Amino acid sequence: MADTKNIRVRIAPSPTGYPHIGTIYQALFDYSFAKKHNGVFFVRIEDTDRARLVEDAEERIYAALDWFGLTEQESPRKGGPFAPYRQSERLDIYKKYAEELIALGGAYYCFCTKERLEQLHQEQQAAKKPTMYDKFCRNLPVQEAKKRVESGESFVVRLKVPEHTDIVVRDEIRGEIHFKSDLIEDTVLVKADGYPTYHLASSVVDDHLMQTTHLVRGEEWLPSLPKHWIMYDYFGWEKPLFFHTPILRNPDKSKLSKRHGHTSVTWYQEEGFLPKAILNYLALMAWSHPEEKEIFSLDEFITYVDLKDLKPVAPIFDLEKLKWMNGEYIRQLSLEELKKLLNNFFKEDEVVMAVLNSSEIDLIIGLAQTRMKTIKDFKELVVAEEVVLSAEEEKVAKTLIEEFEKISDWNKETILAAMRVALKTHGVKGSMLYKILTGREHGLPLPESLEITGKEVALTRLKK
RNA sequence: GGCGCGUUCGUUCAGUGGCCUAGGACACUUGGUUUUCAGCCAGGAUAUCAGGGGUUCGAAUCCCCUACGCGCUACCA
Repeated sequence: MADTKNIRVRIAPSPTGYPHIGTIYQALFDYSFAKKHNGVFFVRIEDTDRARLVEDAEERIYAALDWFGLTEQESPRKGGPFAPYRQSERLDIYKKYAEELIALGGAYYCFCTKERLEQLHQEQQAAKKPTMYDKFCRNLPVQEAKKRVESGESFVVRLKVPEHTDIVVRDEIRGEIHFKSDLIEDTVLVKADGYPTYHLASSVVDDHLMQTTHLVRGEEWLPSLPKHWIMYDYFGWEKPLFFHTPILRNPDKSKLSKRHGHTSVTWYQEEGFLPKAILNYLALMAWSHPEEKEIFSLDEFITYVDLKDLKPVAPIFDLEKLKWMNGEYIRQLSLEELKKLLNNFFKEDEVVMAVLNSSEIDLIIGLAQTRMKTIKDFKELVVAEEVVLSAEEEKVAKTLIEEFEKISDWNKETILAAMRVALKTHGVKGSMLYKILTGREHGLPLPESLEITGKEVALTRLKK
């Protein structure tokens, strides 16, 4: 590359809950883009919201990244040249830059109480005006403000948004976007508890200090881009390139959320999805393969990906298609790989483990492989369910017992022959035999699986 | 309410002024293989490219308006 500047991208998750599939979606593009250009993908933990902090959330984020194979190069757990990577450990840095920004005339101390702000918002709402801070403290003389700060008065620091002007920002996916500065609030940069907000800490100070070159984040940040833009200009810093990825949506078109969709990485793990399949599907949410291919590996994605090609259209996260894709990936697995996944997935499940430990497991897996969309599906394929048979089904079962008992050489051909007799004498469909023997109307091919299970097991099952 | 972004089959994506009487995938569906269900193979249906105005010899592709959807509008990220 002609550009000698090293590419650096990051995800900046908040440890406020379980890892979100949206974080992985961001990480996928970051990781792949960094990998492609021999750059660095790093993780910064955004734990400035002390109220919503969740104890083991950070660990879970790392575990999720590892599970997907999107392991970072720099982070709190790995260290790196720009440590610390945890925002709660960088408070003095933000304080310093907040003061610098005030000195630069880009921010100011504000002493307005929450009560006053609340009342202000109510009044604005009643008057059907935008609910924005009224800049009450904006023109307080700096010396006076400093005195009040030193005397211990509670304060926040606010951004001084230029007045009566157009702020033109650039998103690399959408192009130039214009905002009227008077409609942009003097947002809080430093909270009363001394912690910075996202706008100061992440988007500007840390991304500058950590030399982020390409900033990939969700579209929900687009409305605050002008605030970040202004700060870069106040500081005189070079801006990263901004890419706002389309937001993932629920089938009802709303933003993918816990309420309506499956947002937790844990859920996908518990349902038996393959990380590679999820990644492949996620890539398709904002990007398309030059040859319109839908199934491709992460390596292939890396060779083709370019952040510039990301699309601005918010897609609906279609679980059905993900399941189909997951099935495709399961079919691509070697026997050994699938076996390993099954053993790991069902290690707590004694019933399934008994099957997995049987001597004929390879054959069973072979039969099951094309019938699984998720690893979890294996269980209902191999574990029979209890059923109450109807009168007709009882009769068919009886014939089946008789025919099975006649068999001396128990193999799939003789079993099939016996099944055919039962089918023919009662004029019923094959699915009934599946119901009688497995409790479900369909499943693994009966002759093959019964051969594996053995005559005794088949008969005990029938006689119950 | 204000601001911003978006709008091609049910869903997703291709398409960047003529190759589009709009193509692929999921889902749906017909047939074949067959002991069920899958899988696999071969077919099928579904889009006046949100609507309306322009620009142009020519527009899904460029411009404007409207409608609709979503996002943001916190001392959360």
